[in-house]
Amino acid sequence: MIKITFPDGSVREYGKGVTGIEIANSISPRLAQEALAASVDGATWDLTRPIEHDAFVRLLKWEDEEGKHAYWHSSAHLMAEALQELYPGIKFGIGPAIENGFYYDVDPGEGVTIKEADFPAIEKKMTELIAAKEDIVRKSISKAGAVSMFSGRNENYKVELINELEDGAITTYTQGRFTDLCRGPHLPNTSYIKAVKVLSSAGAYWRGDEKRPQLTRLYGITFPKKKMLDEYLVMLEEAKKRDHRKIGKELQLFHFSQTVGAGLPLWLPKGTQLRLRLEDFLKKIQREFDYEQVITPHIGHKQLYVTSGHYAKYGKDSFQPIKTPEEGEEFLLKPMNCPHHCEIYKAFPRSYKDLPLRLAEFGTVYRYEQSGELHGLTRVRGFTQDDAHIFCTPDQVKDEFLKVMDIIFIIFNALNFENFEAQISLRDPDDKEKYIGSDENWEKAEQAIIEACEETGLKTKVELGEAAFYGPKLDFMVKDALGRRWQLGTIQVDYNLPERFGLEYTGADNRKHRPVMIHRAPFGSMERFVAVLIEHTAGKFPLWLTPTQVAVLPVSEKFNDYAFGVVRELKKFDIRAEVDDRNEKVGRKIRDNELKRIPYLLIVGEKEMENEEVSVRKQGGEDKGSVKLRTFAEEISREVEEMMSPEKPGR
RNA sequence: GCCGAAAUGGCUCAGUUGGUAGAGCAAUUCAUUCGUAAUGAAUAGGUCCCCGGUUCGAGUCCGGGUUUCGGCUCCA
Repeated sequence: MIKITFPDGSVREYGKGVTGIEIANSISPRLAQEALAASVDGATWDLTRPIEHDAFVRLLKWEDEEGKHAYWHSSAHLMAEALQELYPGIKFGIGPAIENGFYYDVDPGEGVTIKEADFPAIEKKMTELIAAKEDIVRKSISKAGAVSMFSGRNENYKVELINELEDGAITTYTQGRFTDLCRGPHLPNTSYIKAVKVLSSAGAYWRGDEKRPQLTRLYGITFPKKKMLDEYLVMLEEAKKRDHRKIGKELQLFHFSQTVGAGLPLWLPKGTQLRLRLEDFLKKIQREFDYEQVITPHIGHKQLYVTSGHYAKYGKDSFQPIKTPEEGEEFLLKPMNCPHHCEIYKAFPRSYKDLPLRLAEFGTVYRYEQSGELHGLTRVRGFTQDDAHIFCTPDQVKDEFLKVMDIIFIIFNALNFENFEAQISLRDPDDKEKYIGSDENWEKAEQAIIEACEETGLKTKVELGEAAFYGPKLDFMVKDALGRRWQLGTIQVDYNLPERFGLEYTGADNRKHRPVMIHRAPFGSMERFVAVLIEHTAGKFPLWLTPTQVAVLPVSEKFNDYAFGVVRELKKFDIRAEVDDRNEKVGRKIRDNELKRIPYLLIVGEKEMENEEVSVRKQGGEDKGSVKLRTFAEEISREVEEMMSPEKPGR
């Protein structure tokens, strides 16, 4: 007999070799029905895998990440099995569960493509295999056995994976005629899967290496209930309505012209108002934090970037140099502002008394992004960074770093960005060649970031190998409507550029010292920030009114009644829509059909309506309470004041 | 850059086996001045992304390019 301990602390005895599903059955039939996998001493196991000794066991259900993970992983196998039936000779790469669903990378063979039109057939086959209720069977296999099994089937991708595994730790899972190299865990059989959907296909390089063959990646999702799948698909549709590209078009915030060029956004009047509000917001905060605003040109001599090291690193993959017609001098469109700011630093001899020197600029930069990478406002070729460079003494680094974090927290608070993730990006310790600068400086910089994060209690994720080539960084990531992560705020410690530019200050000891540089951009770029802001706030109510008389009222279906009510009240104040009316009028009254059709509404109104209390009514006239039309400026002032007041720390 | 999909009036989309383009909304004009999820009538608006090719004839078929979308790779 063995002792099984449960999460509630209770202990039960079972025969040696008892399985998760047997344990579940012994507790309740309902649990047995809902259990998907078992957590055994912290590791996730198949429900059918025998437990041989005393263990702590937790039964995992759909609600548990690990349970869902096993479910989707098995679903990936199910899809693979279906593909094997439909495409004889198909070869498999890897097929993991992901945040929402799963994918499988496959090589269908020369000349064969799997297209969207083929998805229904795949789904149908998957459904058949579900109906067959095939057991999913785990088996340990020797490395030699695994190699011979998969090479016999010409599964070169699998063989490559096996060769990297240790003998003795290799398992396969078999269902029906399909056997996959897999660590598991998996569901007991295919019938657990109730609703399937193949979502999309895409090319994906084998092992993420663009020099290796490209496989077809099929994305799918499954659920234990049909209704859950339907809800998921509806949710996806809803999310698409919040897409900043859609809203940006509807609200006339920005525009892309094929003639101007891919990835080069045109900011329309309304979008510009929105952006300028955000810029003013940050400028105001920066004044409080003793930043100084500077302006630098959009191009710089090639030598500037040779000095900075950027030319050697990115020269080939950038917009190519512009030449002067007479002298043949080469200039680059600036891909970043730091070298210019370094030259500003160098303009005068600096004393330790001048530090920290904080130079800020809304600097527009141009980067040649791969054509397939462009994406709305979130990934463009010309964008404006809310950039600043802080030059300080090594002793001041941590304190300055903390102050920058304060600024980022103020912004995220003001705009209700709650679900951000913070990522510390460090150097890859195994590939130091990729980075420039001394080991000592890298370690100092990495330490400063880690300590600063610990001091603020910020929850961070550490990623090795994600650092910039010149230094480690702390990035703030926010998800868009469809759950894709975008980097917004960034803080980067740099010991390298000061070295390359020979930056100096005279210390209290009357000797020359090297300053440390901190790059920071709380928004990241105005383009990306506005994009994410739109997606983040769309559908919530109320959003804001600004002193420049711009109101963005999100009107999702869910809030339709509210917004409609508010807009009707606002009409009393002669709110006007369409500033760009051709008849020189500032605008005209909003008409009902405009309100009804567009899901979001940007209104330009009279200044008097600021701070006005308006009642929000449901359509039938039922009172839903009142909403104060807050001005954005007031909100900002309040935030800044609160942050600056001694009794209330900013974070 | 790579794999796949797409591109038709300002917007959202129809367009059947190749036979010289349609709708709804928006716009404009007139009437209406409250109509609380579409006030009425009329008008105007399109090199069917671009360049070639096949054909008597191409929005439709073929080739090349551009842009966009979903991913991959990349992201100073």
